[in-house]
Formats: sequence, C-alpha cells, structure tokens
Amino acid sequence: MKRDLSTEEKIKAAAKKVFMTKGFDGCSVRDIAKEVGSNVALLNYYFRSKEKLFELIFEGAMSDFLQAMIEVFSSDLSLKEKTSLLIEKEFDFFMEHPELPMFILQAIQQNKNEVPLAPPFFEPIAKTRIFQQIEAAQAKGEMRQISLRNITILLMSNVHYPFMSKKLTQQFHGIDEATLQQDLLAHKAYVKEMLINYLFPQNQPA
Amino acid sequence: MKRDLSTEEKIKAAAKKVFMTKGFDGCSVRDIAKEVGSNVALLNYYFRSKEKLFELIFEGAMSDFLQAMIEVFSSDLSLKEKTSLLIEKEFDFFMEHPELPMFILQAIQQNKNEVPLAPPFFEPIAKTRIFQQIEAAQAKGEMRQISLRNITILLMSNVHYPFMSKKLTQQFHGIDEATLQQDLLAHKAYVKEMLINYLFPQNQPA
DNA sequence: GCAAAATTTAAACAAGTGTTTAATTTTTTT
DNA sequence: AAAAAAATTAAACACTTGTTTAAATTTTGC
Repeated sequence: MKRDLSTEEKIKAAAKKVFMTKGFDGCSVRDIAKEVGSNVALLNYYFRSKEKLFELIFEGAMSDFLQAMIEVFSSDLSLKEKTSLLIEKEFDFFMEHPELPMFILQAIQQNKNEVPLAPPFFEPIAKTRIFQQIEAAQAKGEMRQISLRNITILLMSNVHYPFMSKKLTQQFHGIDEATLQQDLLAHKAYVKEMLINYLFPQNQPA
Repeated sequence: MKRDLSTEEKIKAAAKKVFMTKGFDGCSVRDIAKEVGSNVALLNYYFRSKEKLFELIFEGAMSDFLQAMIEVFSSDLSLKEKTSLLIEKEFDFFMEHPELPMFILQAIQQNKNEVPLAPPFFEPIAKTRIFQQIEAAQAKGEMRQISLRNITILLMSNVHYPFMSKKLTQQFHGIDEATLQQDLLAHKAYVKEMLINYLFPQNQPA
C-alpha cells in the first residue's frame, strides 16, 4: 500500500537539483542516490530508469518555464500591459531559478530522440488566444507589424539570455554575484522600456 | 620528427564536431575516434587526455566567439556604426555556426574547475578601448546612460539567444529550418533598429 | 638500405555506468 | 501477533568509461 510519499518526493527533489546543475550526461544515478542518501536501486524502484526520471524532471521544469506566459496571457489586460507584466514576472521568477533557462534549452537542443514536444506543452499558450490579440492590435495599428514568431524571439532573448550567461558575464566583467544581481534588475527596466517603445510606437507619422 | 600534420588536424576537427553537438559529458573518446576513423589511443598520443583536447577545442571556439567584437571594436567607426556593424557581423557569423553560442555558454556554466578564463580571452577586447569610447559618447550625451555591463547584456541577449533557442523556437511554432532562417534574418533587422533607437535616442528633451 | 624515430594499433586496465536480482527490513492489514 | 505487502538494501550484472602498455607499422635521417 501507499506509504509516506516523502521518499519519492525526496528523490525527485534530489534529481532536480543534480540534473539542473550537472545535466543529464554530467551526472550518474549514484550522484542522485548520494544526494538522497539512499541506495541506487531505489531510483529505479520508483522511476524505472534514469531516462524516465529525467523526463519527469524536465516536464516539471518546462511547466515552470512557461507558467508566467500562461498566467499573463490569460489575464484581462491590454497587450502593452501584458508585455510589461510578463517581463516583470519572468524576471522575478528567473531571479529565483536562474538555472532554468539553460536547463530547458540545453535539454531541448540535445534531445536525443527527435520527438517534438510541442503539443502538450504549448497548447495552453495557444489557448490563451494571445496570438489573436496581437493580430487584432496590429490590425488596429496599435502594435508594430512584426510576426508573432519574431515578437517571441525578441521577448525571450531579452528575458532568458541574461540568466543563461551569468557566469560569462561575471567573468567577462570580473564582478561578483551581488553586482550581477543589480545589473539584472537594471536590465529588466531597460528591456521593459526598450521593448514597449519598440513594439508600441507612439508617434507614428500620419 | 614532425610528419604530416593532417592526423592531428583531423582529430581536432572530429573533436570539434563531436564536442559541439554532444558536449563534453555527452560523448566518449571512442565517439571521436570513430569520427576520425582511428584508434582511441591516438587521441591521447596527440592530446594527452580528453580534458586537454576539450580545452583546446574550447579555446578555439571562444576565439571565434569573440572575433567579431574584436574586429568591429578595433575599427575606426562611430559607436552607432560599430553597433550596427557588430550586429550585422555576429549574425552572419552565427548563421554559419549556430551551435557556437550554446557550446560556449554551456561550457562556461558547467566549468568544473573554478578557474576564471577572463584575462587571456577578454584582454583583446579591453585593448580596443571600446569602453572608453562608450564613456566618451555618454559624456557628450550621444548615447544613453547605461552601464557598460548592461549594454553588453542587451547586445549579447539579442544576438546569441536566437541561435541558442533554435530548436525551441522551431518546436514552439512548428516551423522548419528554412522558415526559422528567414525569421533570424528578420530578427537581425529588428534588433539593429531597436537597439540603435534605444541606445542612441534622437529626440532628447532639451 | 638500415637503424632510429615517430606514428598507429590492438589489447588490457581499473574504475564507473545503468539496471536487475534476491534478500532484508519496515510497514500495513487482518 | 501473524501474514502480506511495500520499501529498502547490498551485491552482482554486463557494458562503457578514459587511459596506458607494449607491440606493430610507417616514416625519417643517414
């Protein structure tokens, strides 16, 4: 019968920690077991294989990764407000989970099997009808005529990359974690201003 | 005595290819040997260890990674022109080597030893005196008052990320390589316009 | 052409990999 | 408290890992 859930959860937490920092290829199941403080066989007892365990962790991470988008896009706000709120929320979230963007992109890029993961993960976003809202705003001339895909690239670049490049930035400029933290907060403000100015130009020539 | 160089070069080429696509942890020395079409022992004969070989490949990649910056910053152009040219050059380069940004950032992030690689790699950039040029432009009011570090983050985000997120973008929007290629070209133009408008505002209130 | 040097190979090494088996301990049910 | 079920462990499995050794081959210098 079902017993204390905490062992299964402890393994998931340990796996998340280890996978996030070392990557799938960079760690062994014994690394995870050591983090749990238990035997290796226990991982397979609960999760069948290293691969299955990773998939589980990845799916959870992907869900976190997209959560802010779904929340903001589902809200009842103007596009300009949504843009601002999205940048705000994603930044605050990734400040707490800076390893997430690299983990997700790395996992997708190295995805051994060519199975696309689109439908299950991205449907919730499509359901918010954000794309329709953008098309409507562009038709009314309230928003610059840029393809949905290019808007996505612009947003994600400025929100994800700064966290993926933390170590590079630190070494490049020779700064410590606290200083970088301040730079990231400043970056958030700049990106908000820059993107909103660019996507929603005010003084259009008549 | 020294003989045909091509074996050593063949190994380097194979190692570059394999490391770039699978990462240090994601491949074995036998993968590389197979790519070369030779014995495993040959890798250690020429390069002592997998780690040494990787460091060599990494340094070459890092050099490529920074090359455009050094070229553009060394040129005799205005800051606005340099910004435009840098975006142009980096985009064209990464169009040909899209795996490079992910490889570099991944390697730095997972860097086992905590040895900072700053001086050898970043000195050439400092020597271009680009930072002094920026400070001068800001003093004259020609450029927005943003820290050097934040300018760097803004630029790199918009130039590196689109290539790091290629697979994610493709799966997110369900598009093929050719379509993404077009999006990247469009992105280049948007980024140039957006960043120059933002960094060099024209209609400053008096 | 011959000896020395450099290159390449096959094979082995110990250690580490993910997974499975069977036994042991703990918990649950009756 | 006894029996059944679940959880945990130690040990072994077959295989892969990076590296080394020693032998074989090829190239070089004379």
